[in-house]
Amino acid sequence: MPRPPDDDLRAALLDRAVDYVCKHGLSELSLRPLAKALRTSAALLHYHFGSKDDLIAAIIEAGRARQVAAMQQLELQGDLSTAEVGRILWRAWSDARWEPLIMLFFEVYALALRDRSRFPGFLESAIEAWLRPLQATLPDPDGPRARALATVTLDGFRGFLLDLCATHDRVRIDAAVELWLAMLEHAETAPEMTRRFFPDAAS
Amino acid sequence: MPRPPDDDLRAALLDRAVDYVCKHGLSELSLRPLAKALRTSAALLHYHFGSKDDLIAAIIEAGRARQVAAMQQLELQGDLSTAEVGRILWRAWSDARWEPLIMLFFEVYALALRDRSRFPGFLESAIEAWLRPLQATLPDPDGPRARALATVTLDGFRGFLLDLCATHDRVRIDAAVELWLAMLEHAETAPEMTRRFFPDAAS
DNA sequence: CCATATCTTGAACGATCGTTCAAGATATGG
DNA sequence: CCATATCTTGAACGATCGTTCAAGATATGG
Repeated sequence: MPRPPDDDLRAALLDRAVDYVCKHGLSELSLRPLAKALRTSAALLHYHFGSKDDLIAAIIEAGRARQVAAMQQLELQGDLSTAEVGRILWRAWSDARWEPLIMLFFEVYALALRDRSRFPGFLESAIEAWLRPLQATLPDPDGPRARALATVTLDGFRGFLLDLCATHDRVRIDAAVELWLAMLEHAETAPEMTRRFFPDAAS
Repeated sequence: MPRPPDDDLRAALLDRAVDYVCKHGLSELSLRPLAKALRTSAALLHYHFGSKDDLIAAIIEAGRARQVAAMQQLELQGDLSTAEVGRILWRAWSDARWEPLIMLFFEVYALALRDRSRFPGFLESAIEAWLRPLQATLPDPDGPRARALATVTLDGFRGFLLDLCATHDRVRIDAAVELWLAMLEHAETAPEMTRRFFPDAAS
């Protein structure tokens, strides 16, 4: 006989909260301005999400889910070289519409470096969850050579994104990415270079 | 006849404030706990530094000065390849004692992405002030090829540092850096690869 | 020693913070 | 329509924030 629960209310609220935090940042987030932007009250946020920390955890998880969803849109199957994977990733994530989410990622990353317990598992996942799929596209995915190539790909990628967010100098950074991809391409097709460092790695 | 000003008081206070912020972070900085750690009062911080924003600006500038001082200790003169420069930089900055300052850098970087006016010129300087010296070590320093190589060096470098701060997986990242340096080495000694992208660049 | 500018303190200011709570609005099964 | 669980609100809580201010401690030139 009671009013039935409406789960869409919380989901819709969370979705708009993610947009707000992508736009305004996390470190200076305050519940009252957030609630006002969402045309609701701070008390309602507590009702639906619990404490502020719980809300932040939900927002970050939702942001991560958006990233995963966007990744699944990409077609990364088949025999792709590291350079080809890198090019696809760069084309996708350097798009301006992802910039707010990328900024949120870096902001949480920096905050998590200070206090890991505030964002349990975030840093570990931020590295390992990307490293593993990158390794999977390489020959001998569990070898040290694949792990090193994946690390170069991921970390270079992150560095370029940091640069792009700060300068928006797309011409310079695109040129650097292309050069970097050519370097990756050569490292893969000239295994004697990588074998210099990983004599044990199967080719 | 009055008591003479003692500039060392402010300088000593600032130096310890930088240590405190390196350790505890900037985004949750509060004047009272900071003052307590410095065995003084919040009012004294206002007396010496003005507003909290002015204090933060002074702390960040002092942190930047530490980086510059550390860079000047490095011997980066002479004919060094990009890979050699990269190796020297990595050996120096991946040292654990710089980690707090590196974390502060990334924290300010992320905060500045949200609100550039809070840290005027920080992002521009964070890129350009490093890009220019890197270009200077290359042939045809003002050409697009040098700029692309410098960008690959700087951005890769930042990505590796982000990774290292999060995982402390020195074995994996050191291996990746070595592979990456070999790639840079090859890109420099095989200019036909870079010339593919920069046909106008003088060699 | 004394005048005086510098340094330092503790208390207090209003503002904003996350959170709680009582009260009411809302919507549906019976 | 009615009972009732869900949803929402506005006010209020104590805590903490940056900042101000009056008062006193400190140290040196004269």
